[in-house]
Amino acid sequence: MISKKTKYAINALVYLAKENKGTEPIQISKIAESENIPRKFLEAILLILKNAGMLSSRKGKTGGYFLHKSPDEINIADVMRLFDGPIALLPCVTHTYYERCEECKDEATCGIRSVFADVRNETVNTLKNATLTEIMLRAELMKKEKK
Amino acid sequence: MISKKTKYAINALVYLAKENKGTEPIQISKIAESENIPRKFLEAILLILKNAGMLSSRKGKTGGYFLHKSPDEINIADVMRLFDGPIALLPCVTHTYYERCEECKDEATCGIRSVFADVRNETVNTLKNATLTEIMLRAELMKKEKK
DNA sequence: TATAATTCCTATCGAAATAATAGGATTTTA
DNA sequence: TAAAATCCTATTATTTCGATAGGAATTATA
Repeated sequence: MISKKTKYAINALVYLAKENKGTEPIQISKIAESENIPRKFLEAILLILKNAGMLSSRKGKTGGYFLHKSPDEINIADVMRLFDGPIALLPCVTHTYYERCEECKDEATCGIRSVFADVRNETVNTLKNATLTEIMLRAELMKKEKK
Repeated sequence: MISKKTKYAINALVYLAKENKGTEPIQISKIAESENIPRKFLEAILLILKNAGMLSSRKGKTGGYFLHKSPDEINIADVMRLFDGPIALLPCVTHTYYERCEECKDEATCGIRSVFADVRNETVNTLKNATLTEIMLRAELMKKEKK
């Protein structure tokens, strides 16, 4: 399971991608209210997204947040890694957070590792393609189907 | 990341599938030593695998554990669910452990949910096919390649 | 029948992670 | 200068994880 931080972060990002037509920043409180996220918790989350270069902010009165990158450059894989660390299910199959399994005898011929490497590749692939644009597109399609 | 319980469980199962040629049970201590798993911790794990119907045991002197099912009927998906719960990354896309996301507005048209449903399907598919037989086969193939 | 060796079972513990809040410093507009 | 926003650090409560302790029950065998 992904953490609530990651889930809230994705929801906030999608919200900003949808609402932020002009360049006027949107306040934390507004996002929190609309997306049902605890105000103070969201504050911390947005700050992390900003420091990671996904969001920008304006301080002071009339301040708020807005996307720093284009919506098709922000994807779920990067957001997950930012808050939850590695996407892989075993430490020995992550690329950026690699760590050997202490109990393992021979990594190069481990059948278990081989399976989890496949899972990792599939998952990262799907999540890399899941940009904010893609997420909004999927939602649109489902709304049309519904009618 | 999967828990150490799941990782140890898979290792123990593969070990039993490989070593248990006759019907003589294998003792906890032997498995623990061979697979570098803390003895007492493994004890608890094997008990759970037994109660789930994957292992059988003989008590008392000359007692120990052995596979209850055939190695191609035991897969990683089931082991993971047993120890770590749902495989899905969002509560709203699991089949057996379904739970609504509190903060969600409309599940039926949620683009985020749609992405994580894809991930779930891919992962479950791969892990269901990852039986003990499959894992041993992969290891064999890699050993041959190495030469 | 006693003993040794094993699984079975419950309780407990410390450390880490998670979800969230508190409180104030800083910045900016008006 | 006041109001309203982000920025930043610390703290807390709860849950989960990894592991151990200690003994009860069971069984082969000397």
